[in-house]
Amino acid sequence: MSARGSSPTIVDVAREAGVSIKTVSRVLNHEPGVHESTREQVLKVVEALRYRPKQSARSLAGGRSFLIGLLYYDPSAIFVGSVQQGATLRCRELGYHLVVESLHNDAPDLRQQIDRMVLALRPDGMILTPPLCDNPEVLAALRESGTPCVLMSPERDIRGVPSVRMDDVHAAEELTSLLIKLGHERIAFIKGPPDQSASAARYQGFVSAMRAHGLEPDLELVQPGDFSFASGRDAAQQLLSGPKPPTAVFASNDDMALGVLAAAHRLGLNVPAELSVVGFDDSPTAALVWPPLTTVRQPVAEMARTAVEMLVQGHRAEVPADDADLHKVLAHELIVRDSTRAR
Amino acid sequence: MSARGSSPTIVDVAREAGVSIKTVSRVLNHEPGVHESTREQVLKVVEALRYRPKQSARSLAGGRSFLIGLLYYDPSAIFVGSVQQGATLRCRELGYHLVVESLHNDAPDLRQQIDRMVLALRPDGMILTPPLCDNPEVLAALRESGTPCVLMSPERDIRGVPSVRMDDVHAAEELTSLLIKLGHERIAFIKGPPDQSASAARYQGFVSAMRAHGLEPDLELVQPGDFSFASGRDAAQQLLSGPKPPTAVFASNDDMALGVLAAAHRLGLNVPAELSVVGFDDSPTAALVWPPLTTVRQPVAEMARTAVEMLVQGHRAEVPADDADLHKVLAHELIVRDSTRAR
DNA sequence: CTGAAAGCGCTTACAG
DNA sequence: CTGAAAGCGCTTACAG
Repeated sequence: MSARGSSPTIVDVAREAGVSIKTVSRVLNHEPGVHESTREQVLKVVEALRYRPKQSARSLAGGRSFLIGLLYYDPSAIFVGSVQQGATLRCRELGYHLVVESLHNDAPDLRQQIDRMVLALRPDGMILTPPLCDNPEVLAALRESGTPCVLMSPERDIRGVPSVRMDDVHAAEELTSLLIKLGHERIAFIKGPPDQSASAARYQGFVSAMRAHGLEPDLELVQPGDFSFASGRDAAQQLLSGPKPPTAVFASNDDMALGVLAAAHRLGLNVPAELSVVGFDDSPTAALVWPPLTTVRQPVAEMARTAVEMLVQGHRAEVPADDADLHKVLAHELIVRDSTRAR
Repeated sequence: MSARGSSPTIVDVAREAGVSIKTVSRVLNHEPGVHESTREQVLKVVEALRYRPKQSARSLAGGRSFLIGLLYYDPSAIFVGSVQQGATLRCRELGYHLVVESLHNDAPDLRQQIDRMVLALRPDGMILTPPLCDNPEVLAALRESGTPCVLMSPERDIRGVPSVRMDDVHAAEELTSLLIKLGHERIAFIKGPPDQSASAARYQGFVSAMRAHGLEPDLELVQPGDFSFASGRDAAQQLLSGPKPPTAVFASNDDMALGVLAAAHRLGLNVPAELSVVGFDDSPTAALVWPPLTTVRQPVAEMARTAVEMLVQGHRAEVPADDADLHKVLAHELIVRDSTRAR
């Protein structure tokens, strides 16, 4: 009876419950205007038969696929785990499913790959993570196909295109204030790559917190970086072997902070006794190194949940949301571990 | 024309090409018995109209969903990135799509969650990663629904159920041989948790390589662990503060190896000058710590590709494959970095 | 080598 | 509050 291909259909349920298939459909889709006793009777049969409507049939007839797409390009795979955790959970609660596609941001046939997915599957919405959410080609392909999108942490918001993000400026301010409260004044900063807006935002937060505490950032202690381990290590090497080394280093992301740790180690500097280090992102590695990194956790899973909700609700919305509701900012979390200490 | 809902159907293609929809269907599905010129004509129109058959219609009519499911429970998210990279790529090449679901291995409603996915989506196959691929409840639910599965790195192979894995014993032998060739003889080993078969396999490889080189493992240098950072750190603390400390430590996975690094650091031991350390897995972190870890890379993406292939080909197979073909073993890769040195 | 018909399992509009 | 009919866009048998 549970063999492949012989599962019950809506007709079976209708017959068993003594109603029409339309009424079964109404109950399953939570449509109003069904007598309570009828609803209960139908639900009972649905349960007994373990009936589940088939996505392909619903999709073909109703024009909704109950599929949410997730497009990503994440070689380091730091982001994608949490994104999916949040997205699949929320999808499940809402009766949707998540289809993922790993793309190369600079693939020559990117357009066709997206078309293939969109035209074949007709997902009801698409979640885009960096750097794909900032790729004009990707955005154009999706817009032309009429697929609703939500951008996760895009470089900058686009008018009319929903997005969800955290507040990098504010988080950087908090991290900086933490160091200042620990007594640090000579705080070095290692920047991210200039083509990513998070880099500027984090730097801005650093500067503003310094000034709020009456400190002027020493430009000699501000080094460029590119979010890689190596760039963090090299910047720290430079910083720490200078004449007036900093007592704390703010690296714009965890990978660079790990580089700082490596450089300090090589120079025989004890962290956190002689040098405090903070990162940004709360990467899986951040908790595993010695000492564990003080950092900021992006609410990645929550952002993904929110993205799913926006997509599903957007479908139902009569009136398009105004631009303020379109761009959501979620709360981050300061993670204080052992790489920071009072001086 | 590319607005939502107005995309071309098979009828449009047939009309434009001057053939029946059945012929269009034949061309699209690579069925034999179509005149070459007819085929070309149809393909030309398909291209011109940017036509893509709708998954929901194909699925409803044909009984195949062109969907492959991926069930995983991976809190550390180390595995899932590579799995998806490999799986989505191969799916794309074969005209399939990947639907993922993040499950809790011990969720009370695990059965219902799986049923929901299977009955709604009817995936043509399912990929299971550890620890779900070893969960009897999961396996039973899938078997009853008649969904073909491939297990990735299961504890042990199950007769008749396809699987794909690497050779842990052999990899551990290679790692051990590497240390021995570097001149190490007092090699410590930190085991994994006894309930995971990889633990036993890696230990077995260690012992067999030692003996192959005429060395008998010193049981005082064999410590229990549970694959966590903390257990590796504690085991190393024990090992390294003993009267006759080892000159090398083989940790059964990278997380524990990172723990060893932390312990060594704390004790003021220089790695690799005074102590060589090897891990297992080539986790993202392994390359980012100082010194970068010598380890073994599991061919995760390749295993995922293979799993997709087995699922898709299984569908086509006339005769069920014999048990040898059902259980594939893929080649691993030794990654030699800076945490190992000749003594 | 090609096509006309039936049907997959639902939802949509339309009635009552 | 409930139902009979049509149709979504394909593939499967079945013919010729």
